Formats: sequence, C-alpha cells, structure tokens
Amino acid sequence: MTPPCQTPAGPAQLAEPVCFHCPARMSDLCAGVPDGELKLLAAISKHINLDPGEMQILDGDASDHVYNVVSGTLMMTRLGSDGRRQILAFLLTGSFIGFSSDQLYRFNVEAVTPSELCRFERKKLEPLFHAYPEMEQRFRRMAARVIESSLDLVFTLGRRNATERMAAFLLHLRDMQREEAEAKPQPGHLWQIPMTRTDIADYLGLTIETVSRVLSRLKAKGIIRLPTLHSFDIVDEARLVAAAGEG
Amino acid sequence: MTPPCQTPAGPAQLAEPVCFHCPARMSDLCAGVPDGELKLLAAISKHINLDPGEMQILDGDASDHVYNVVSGTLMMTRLGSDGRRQILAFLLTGSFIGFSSDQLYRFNVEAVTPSELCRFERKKLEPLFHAYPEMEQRFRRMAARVIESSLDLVFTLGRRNATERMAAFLLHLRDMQREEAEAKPQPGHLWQIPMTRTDIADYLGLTIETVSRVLSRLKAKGIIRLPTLHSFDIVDEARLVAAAGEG
DNA sequence: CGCGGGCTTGATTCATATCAACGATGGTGG
DNA sequence: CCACCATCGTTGATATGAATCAAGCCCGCG
Repeated sequence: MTPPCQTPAGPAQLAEPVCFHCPARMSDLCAGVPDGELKLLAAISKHINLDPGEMQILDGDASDHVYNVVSGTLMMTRLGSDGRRQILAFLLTGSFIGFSSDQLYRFNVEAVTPSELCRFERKKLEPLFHAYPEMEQRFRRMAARVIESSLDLVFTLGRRNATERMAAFLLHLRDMQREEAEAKPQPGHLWQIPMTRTDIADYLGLTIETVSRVLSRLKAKGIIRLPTLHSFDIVDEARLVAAAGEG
Repeated sequence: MTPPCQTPAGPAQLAEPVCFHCPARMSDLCAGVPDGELKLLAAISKHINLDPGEMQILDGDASDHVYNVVSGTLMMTRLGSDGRRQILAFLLTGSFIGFSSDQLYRFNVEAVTPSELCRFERKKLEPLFHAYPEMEQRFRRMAARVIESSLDLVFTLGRRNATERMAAFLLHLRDMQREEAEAKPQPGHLWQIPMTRTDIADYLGLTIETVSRVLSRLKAKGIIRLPTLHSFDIVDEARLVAAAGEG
C-alpha cells in the first residue's frame, strides 16, 4: 500500500509531499486541492488505522472531525435503545464520513475490514474551502451523493421485498467495487462481500435467516454463485437485475 | 400573507426590498444574506404558486434550480417502474429542495397543500456562496440536516413496526409544526395532518389499511384524538413516545 | 338525492420473523 | 497436529404482523 495522507514525522520535507501517493488522492475532498498545495492538506490531516470491529465514531461524540476512507470497508450504524441495529451505509474507499448539522454525531462508524482513514479537523478545513472553491463545490457534491444514496436505501426499505433487497444489494456491492477498481467488466469476476450476514440483514432491514435463505435461493436458481462466504459472482446478470425489481 | 421573495414587477424600487417580508426570510438559505443585500437574492429568484397535486419537479428533470418552501406542504416522491411509490420526505415551510450530485433530479416534488416556492437558479447562486461565506455554510448545514432526516427514515423503515412508525410520524408532524409556529406547547393543541392516508402509507412503507388500523388503535387506547381526518391531538404524550419505541 | 373519493373495518392469505437444530469454519491450546 | 470451542451460517418448522381481498361508511358536492 502506498503511503497515505499523514502529518510528516521525519525532519526533511520530501520532494513529493505526503498525500501525493494517497490512494484517496483523487477522492472528492482532496481532489479539489492542487498537487502543489498538498502540504496544506497534510498539515491538518491525521492517518488512522482500524482493525475489524473497531469503532471510530460513537453516537453522541462531538462532531469535530471529518474522514476520508483511504482503504477498507466500514459501516455507519445506529442502535435503538432496545438493541435493534440499523446499518445506515457501508463506506468504501473514497467515501467521506462526518456530515453533521449539529455538534454531535448521531451514528456510529465501525470498521468491517482492516481500514485506513484520513482524519481532518472540521474547523481547519473551513479556510481551505475559501481558498479552494473547487474543494467546497466537491464537498457539496459529496453531500448530495450521500443524500441520494440514503434516499435509495429509503426506497429499498420502504417498497422492496426480501429478494429484491438482496438482489439490489449484490448489484450495489458490485458497482461500488467496479468503480473502486476502475471497471473490470469480466462476466465471471469474483466480487467481495466484506461484511457478515448479520451486517447485511441489519442493512436491508431483514433477519439473518432471511438473508441466508434468499442467497441460497438465488444460488439454487443459478443466478449467482457463492464460492466462499465472502465472495460471489453473477452468473445471470439479467435475471439478477430483474430480481432487484429495478435500479 | 406577506409578499414573498419575488422579482420586482413594478417600476419603482421600494425602500424595503422584496424578500424582506418573505416568510422564509430567515430560512437557512436566505438568512445568510444581510438585509442590505436582499436585492441580490430577489434578482435571481422567482416566486411559484402550486395547487394541491401539482408537480414542480419530475424525476429526470434537469437539476438547474433549487427551491425554498415559503408556505404549504409538499412531498418528495419516487416511483418504481411497477407503480410502487415511496415518499422520501415531506417538505414544510423553510425546507430546502434541490440537492443533486448530478445533472438530473432523481425524484418528484408534488404539492400536498396549496404552496408557495421561491426558486433560484443553481448556477447564479454559486457566486453568492463566495460573496457570503455564511450562506455557503448554511447551505452545508442544510445538506447535513437532509442527510440526518433521511437516515432517521432509514432507521424507521428498517427497524420499526407499523405502530412505532405511526407514533414516530405523529410526533414528527408535531415537531415540524411546533418549530414552524415557534413553540406552542399547549397540551390539547390541534396539529394538522396535511396529507392523505395514502401519502402516510407511502411514506412509512405500509398500506393505507394498516395506517388506518394503527390510527384507530391509538385512538381507541386514548393516546391520541382524531377530531377530523386531517388533524390530531396528543392526549397522552408519554404513551405516544413509548409507542414510537424511541427517537 | 345520489354519486364518488377517501377512509374504516373485517376475513383471509402470505411473507418474513421467530424458534430450534444442525453444519461449517477458523482459531487456540494441549 | 489434532481436538475443541466459538462464531457464523444454513435449513426446517411454526408463529405472526402486515398485505390483500372485500364490504361498507362518511362526507362533500353536483
């Protein structure tokens, strides 16, 4: 893995400043800053490593920071007082974390796989928005994307049955990985399922048993294959799309 | 009703510029512009009146404008190809409409009651963001609020049963009207239900029959009263909150 | 007065949750 | 290296909450 955004610890400044090789260099937030000014970003950023299951944000924490996902998969969750859990989003490389209208976060963020984050102090980011209007525009576009994906999930939870939810989720997983890896459209490609069945259930508003049954059924029908618990491959895309009900 | 934001049609400029008396003057977007500069806002805004059932935005329209709700109630909807409808949000006075990461809107906006909107051209708003950084900050905060309310709905649809959804919805209706009207905390106050039972069902991911039954049950238990089809009053707030499961 | 749209209520069905048992996998320590 | 255990996943049987199907009601309006 190339060195990610990080405050330099060593004495000498490198010719190529930190952040330059960051896998998330062209993610929306950082892409608004020109190469020559990357040290401004590096100066207010801190690199964070997380193990699976580790929580980076807890519901109720002060919302002083925002984060870029440099690598790995995380999830945004909300817990009901009686223990019910809803996963609000899965966060992959390039995702942005930390929109908040208030002083406090209203969700948890937990690593699904080993993950790297780049953390920024919210109030130190503000001046950069004014210095680099493009950065601020990108920030707004990112917010709009988060709104759109939340609303997609609202539609899924409100109006799709278990099979449709699962099929849509598999297609969603593929699409996220496809753009992360810059298009690999082989038909028999293996896609990752980084999360557990329980996580999928808590994302789709189902139970783990229903998730398992629906996956088994899709497999039995020859629409997908499940070589391992954490990977799948789409045998019959047309029927999977049909099963999803629509985009 | 006081005159809302509007491009002046008459010849003489008034001492108090248009927008000054707009009910949405202090809504997030406009509040970032000082009184003295209101004519800048007025110059790029257009006032729009809608009758119930009228659509202002159709899924697939170019996302060239953004809107402020000056008065009335509207809803954001999405239609499945087979006719299934999900209401993504209800929009009350002060709400902002039009976040889009793309060239096209991915939802419809339809008036529930007679409504007034103030429309801005997106690209003409951009320069104002740079002139008035506070406006841009407010814009970001509004986006964060939209994200948060979408995620609240995700939790509701994913993890609450019919009764909990309905109870939470009634509390939500009350809270929106309470802040719209600047706090009227009388216990027996009548709150409006501007939308039909069908709309409520399509918002909560239920059927109209279930909505009706749950309302009847809450009424029978003495938790709420339903003096008319389009108003309610909370008799036993504690039990309504308990029925909602939590915030 | 009758008609229609929106709503309520009841009977029944059906999808998914719940309860229960069993199977696979991976890590740990003897 | 193997045996054990814990965790995660699958599958089956049953229960249940909400959808569906089916009347009928209420109110405003022509």
